[in-house]
Amino acid sequence: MTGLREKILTTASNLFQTQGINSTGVDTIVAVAGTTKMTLYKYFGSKEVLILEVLKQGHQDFQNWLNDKLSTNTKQPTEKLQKLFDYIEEWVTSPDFHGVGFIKASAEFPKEDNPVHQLSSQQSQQFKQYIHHLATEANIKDAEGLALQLSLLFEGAVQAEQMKRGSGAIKYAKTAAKFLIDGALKH
Amino acid sequence: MTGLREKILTTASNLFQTQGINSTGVDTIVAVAGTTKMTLYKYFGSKEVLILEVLKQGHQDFQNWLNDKLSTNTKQPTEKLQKLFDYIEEWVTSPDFHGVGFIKASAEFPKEDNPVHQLSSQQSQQFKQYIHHLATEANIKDAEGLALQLSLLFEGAVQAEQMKRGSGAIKYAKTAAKFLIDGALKH
DNA sequence: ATCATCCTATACAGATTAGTATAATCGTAG
DNA sequence: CTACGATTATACTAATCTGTATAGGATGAT
Repeated sequence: MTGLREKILTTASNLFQTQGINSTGVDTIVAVAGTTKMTLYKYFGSKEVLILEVLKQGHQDFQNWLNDKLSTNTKQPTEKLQKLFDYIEEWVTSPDFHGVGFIKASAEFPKEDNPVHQLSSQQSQQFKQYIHHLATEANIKDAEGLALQLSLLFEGAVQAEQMKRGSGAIKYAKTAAKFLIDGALKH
Repeated sequence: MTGLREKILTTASNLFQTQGINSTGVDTIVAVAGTTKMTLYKYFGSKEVLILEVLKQGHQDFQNWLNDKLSTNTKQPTEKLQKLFDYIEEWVTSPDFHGVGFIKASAEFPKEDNPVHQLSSQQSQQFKQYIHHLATEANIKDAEGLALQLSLLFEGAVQAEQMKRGSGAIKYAKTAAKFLIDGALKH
């Protein structure tokens, strides 16, 4: 028993990433996961609930992984900030990287009153605040500005990497990030 | 007579931007445009053709507008590069800004063999090469690297601006871009 | 063995979608 | 006036999708 609920979650996550969310039917998910619709709707009351759960899981996985890396491998606040994009690169280029959910989700659900859009927007802001937190601890003057700039680079790079895998976008985003961070540290 | 074909094109462009491409039915488009499906299918053989045509139109409009601004208001190559994001900000914050098509399209059509994905990927690369061209004329050493970084900032900022209108993402992308450009000019 | 629980298998309802067929209507040129 | 091209109006097909209903297995505990 590997847990049917989790199996459905990871299968849906992979399919959403590779085929798109709206283009992935429930029938396809259960077929690939090796189960039936009845069990899917038992664990997740609707497709929308499943989408939200996939987003939550993916975001939590990333946040946990990143936070773990930063808290165990670095000590000083400025070092955390400087190594942030090293770990992001490690995450994005890892073979089991399955994309950043909230970027794709916000594009597929653009209406602001949509729950999926709201969650992805919230997750995007949460990640930005995480960088903001790192920047303030590193005594950056305009911490909010730097956080926004770095999150722009992050989202742009992930977008580019999704559009063409192995494009090396992350590498250049990393050098740009270091440059921006070093510049902000001097003030 | 305002031209039915154009009316359908702009209507579809707006709806795709605000509601998403896959979530916008052909019936909705013709209802808003004030025509019928028969005329739509007369001008555009299929919904996919319409999507492609909307993408082409939007990309061409942007490229023409930007190129015009740069060629009339600036003369020196380095000045063009430095004012690039000023004009991008002007474009993005203009009231009739209807998004950057290829960013949303590539998210909604992730399969690489899909014609819509291929066109949007091609347009993204075309924009990057345009910046590359500006950078080489300004005698930037690593012109390709800078072009990639600036396009990352551009796509990230547009993405953020789409996610939350008036977020000011463009403003911070602009300062980051100027910083990166100035840094690259010193070598 | 029996019973309950979890899962499967399959069929179906109801809604939505892209695309087509057909007939009616309008404006305009000759 | 007539004839023609363009557009409308409407109904339809065929496919697809979410969600449900119903019946049948499998397994494990008591």
